[in-house]
Amino acid sequence: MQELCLPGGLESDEILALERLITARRRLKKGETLYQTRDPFVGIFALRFGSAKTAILAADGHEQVSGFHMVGDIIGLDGIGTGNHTCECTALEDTEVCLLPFAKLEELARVVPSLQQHLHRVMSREIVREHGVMLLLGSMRAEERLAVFLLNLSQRYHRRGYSASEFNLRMTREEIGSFLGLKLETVSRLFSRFHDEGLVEVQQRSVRLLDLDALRRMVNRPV
Amino acid sequence: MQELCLPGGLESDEILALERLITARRRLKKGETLYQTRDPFVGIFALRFGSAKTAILAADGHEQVSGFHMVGDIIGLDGIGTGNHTCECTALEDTEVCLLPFAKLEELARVVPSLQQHLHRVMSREIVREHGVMLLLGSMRAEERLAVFLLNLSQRYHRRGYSASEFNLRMTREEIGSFLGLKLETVSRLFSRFHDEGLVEVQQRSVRLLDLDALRRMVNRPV
DNA sequence: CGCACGGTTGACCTGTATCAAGCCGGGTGG
DNA sequence: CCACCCGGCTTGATACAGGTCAACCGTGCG
Repeated sequence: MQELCLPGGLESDEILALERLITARRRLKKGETLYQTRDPFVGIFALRFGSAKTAILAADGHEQVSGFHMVGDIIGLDGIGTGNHTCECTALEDTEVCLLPFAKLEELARVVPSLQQHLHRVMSREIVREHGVMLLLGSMRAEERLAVFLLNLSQRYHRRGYSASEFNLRMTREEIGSFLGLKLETVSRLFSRFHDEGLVEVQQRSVRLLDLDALRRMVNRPV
Repeated sequence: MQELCLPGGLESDEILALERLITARRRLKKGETLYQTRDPFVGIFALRFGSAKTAILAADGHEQVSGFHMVGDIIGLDGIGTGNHTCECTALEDTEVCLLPFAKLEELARVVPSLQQHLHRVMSREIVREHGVMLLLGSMRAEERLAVFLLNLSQRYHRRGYSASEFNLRMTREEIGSFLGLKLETVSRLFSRFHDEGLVEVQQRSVRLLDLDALRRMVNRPV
């Protein structure tokens, strides 16, 4: 958590100051929303355990998943700009977050340069993450998208100390599809095809990646 | 410029302090790059005049345009997270930018809360902008994408005091296509179709939006 | 135990890509 | 100053990836 969450190169007393900021912890049951579009922005959230998705609401009412979040992730940066959230965040399972009131965080960041830097890095990394999604949505074929998705999950689980090749999906095929700009049927078919090709074993939500290199090659396909 | 660029609600002496930060102005000829992927990050840029595109380099070498930028826009936020730029920025015409060294900017932000806030808002807005692009790429059809693109340009020109309905494109069909996740032929066909439908007049790079409302309706299509 | 939701699979359709040919206009060199 | 050339654009014919519609299955929750 300390690695992934806001702190990073902070002195222990600085971490303490940061922890004192945490005014509220909030537990969410599966399906509950942490915030919705247009909710007033009060602060950013650090995900303590569980997982969540964020989704953008289109003008026509349908929603597009913009990200999946797991422990250590920072959520809610979208609200800073306007003072209102521009997307919604929903728990994918029982989840706990803690609230970091943003005004206080800014105050602390003014006195603790390393915290200031860390905050900026977190925001910048979110921008870069989204660049990656744009690349995925803008120029990859369906199979590449799913490969990227699986490799990304693998990496993130691995960094958190879990297996890089075996994990349980917390989201439905439809949510995966929404995130990847595909329909759930396409996602399902791709899972089946990857299975036939010996790349993965999939049993509903449980996934086992049998050939990470093949998945990687699929993504780096030379033109 | 003062409206759009970093300052905003700053006292005049604070703006002065900010201007003192500007260590370098840089002029770019059409086609020159401001920075490239993996270039070390030194600071963010404010675009003084002209226009630019940013593009992400895919593993296979091809590039995807991630944004078009015009006067007042802040460029280069992607480099903060890792200390290196993760995309490249290229001038679309003769362009001038000024460099705001990031370390100094952070320093100043620690003493000038309004500047700190402004910086955070700028970064957050970039995140929100990218959400919009994700929605576009992930769930809109080609005609909707082009409509969004035109409406967005219209709005941005308008805010800068130019006509909302008449402007010159600074980018090629191919660059538009890359940004919208379409091929240049599709973009070209759509322009022709919009023309036939009386929505726009297009003469190469010069665009006239004849029916903004129709374009808006196209985007808000009810399901 | 049963029902409802999530997932799979098949048949068919369509929007966009691909390939290909030709056009237009602006900049360059003779 | 004109002609040529080349990059950018348009348009047509055809291909195909992924969407749509529909039927069925399986499994885990109430």
